[in-house]
Amino acid sequence: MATKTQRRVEWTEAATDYVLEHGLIGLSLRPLAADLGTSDRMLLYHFGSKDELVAAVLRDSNERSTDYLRAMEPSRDLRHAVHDLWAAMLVPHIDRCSRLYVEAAALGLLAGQEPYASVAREANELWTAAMVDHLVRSGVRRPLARRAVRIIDSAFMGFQLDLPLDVGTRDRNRAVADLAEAVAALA
Amino acid sequence: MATKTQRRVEWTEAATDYVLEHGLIGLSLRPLAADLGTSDRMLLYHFGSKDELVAAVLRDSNERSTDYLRAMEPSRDLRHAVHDLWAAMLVPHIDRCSRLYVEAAALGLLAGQEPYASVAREANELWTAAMVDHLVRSGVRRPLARRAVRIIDSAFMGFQLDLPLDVGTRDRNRAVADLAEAVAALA
DNA sequence: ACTCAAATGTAGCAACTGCTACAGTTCCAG
DNA sequence: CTGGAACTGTAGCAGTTGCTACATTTGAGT
Repeated sequence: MATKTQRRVEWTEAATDYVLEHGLIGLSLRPLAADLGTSDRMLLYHFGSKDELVAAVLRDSNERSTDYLRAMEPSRDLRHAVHDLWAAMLVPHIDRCSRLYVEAAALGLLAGQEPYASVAREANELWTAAMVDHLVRSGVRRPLARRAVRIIDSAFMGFQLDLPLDVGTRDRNRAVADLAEAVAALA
Repeated sequence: MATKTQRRVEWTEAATDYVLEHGLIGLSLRPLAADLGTSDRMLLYHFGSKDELVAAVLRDSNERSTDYLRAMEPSRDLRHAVHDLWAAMLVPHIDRCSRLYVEAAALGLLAGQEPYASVAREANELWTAAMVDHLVRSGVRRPLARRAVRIIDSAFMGFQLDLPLDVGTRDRNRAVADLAEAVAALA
């Protein structure tokens, strides 16, 4: 059931939209199927299992966010890149992708559940690679870019988790600016 | 059922141990009760609902980790504090507490489920306050400490999520050192 | 010894989960 | 026209979930 039929591709995209909106943790096949205008029976027929469906959704979501990064204009320098990358994390539709990654990481990496763990590993590599490439395109040398991304990406995860904590926007912007300054100091 | 009976206190501690080991996301009353040598019926009798039990567990876990921070010796300076705080995050028993926080944040802040959201807010305030105090005790001026903690705590969340990703220990130590250097540059 | 409330055990409900057996239906190749 | 594979609808299974009704035991205060 690993074949990529037409229907499977359509349903993967639609399911990704649904999961980005409703979250991964409480995901259930029947409500999802209803939203897609089909039945849980058909989802399982075309995807084989819930796990395969989830894996397809996570890959699709990750692809969307990395595609966005790769389409970005280069930034002026490392410091500006931090601001630009954080702005990307707040773009509607894209912000949901990184939130979904955090959910998958919590399920897979902390709780050790498959297929979340494997897909989260894969997603993390592609995502950080895309960030590194953006820094390189922005004139940062690759070894430094790699070190910077470790910190930037980690801090962004934390910012993402804190976002609904309604820390004021001013404080958050201050934190992003501090992060940019701090990372720039690595050079 | 908000009273703190003796049994409730004992079970809260034991339940915290259990949750720290088995995770929050798939938590179910019956296995937990079996582990405590009782029944789901009794847990609900003494706690009122699963949500109240979870809230008690999260508060207990958070108390353990902040207690640890408050008992730490002051660090030499901001740079050393970053290393010392990260070392605290890796201490057995304490590392589980921050992992549990990430799970609660994923459930509450991203998925918007109560009581996780409220308790995560509360936990985050107490935890960051404890970190700020440690920096102040280490000779950092409070306004700078607050700014630094925003970045340190966020980056730690990301490190924590990436831990099971088996990035080499060398790379992780490098990232912590970079973070320390970067944050020190804020001064 | 008696009372009454707190505590506990037993059994089960209603809802939900992923998944599957079975019975078709559709549709193209021969 | 026909055989067979791909597809779909119906119904249901076996398991789990939080929670509760009801009956019973326990134990301290009078």
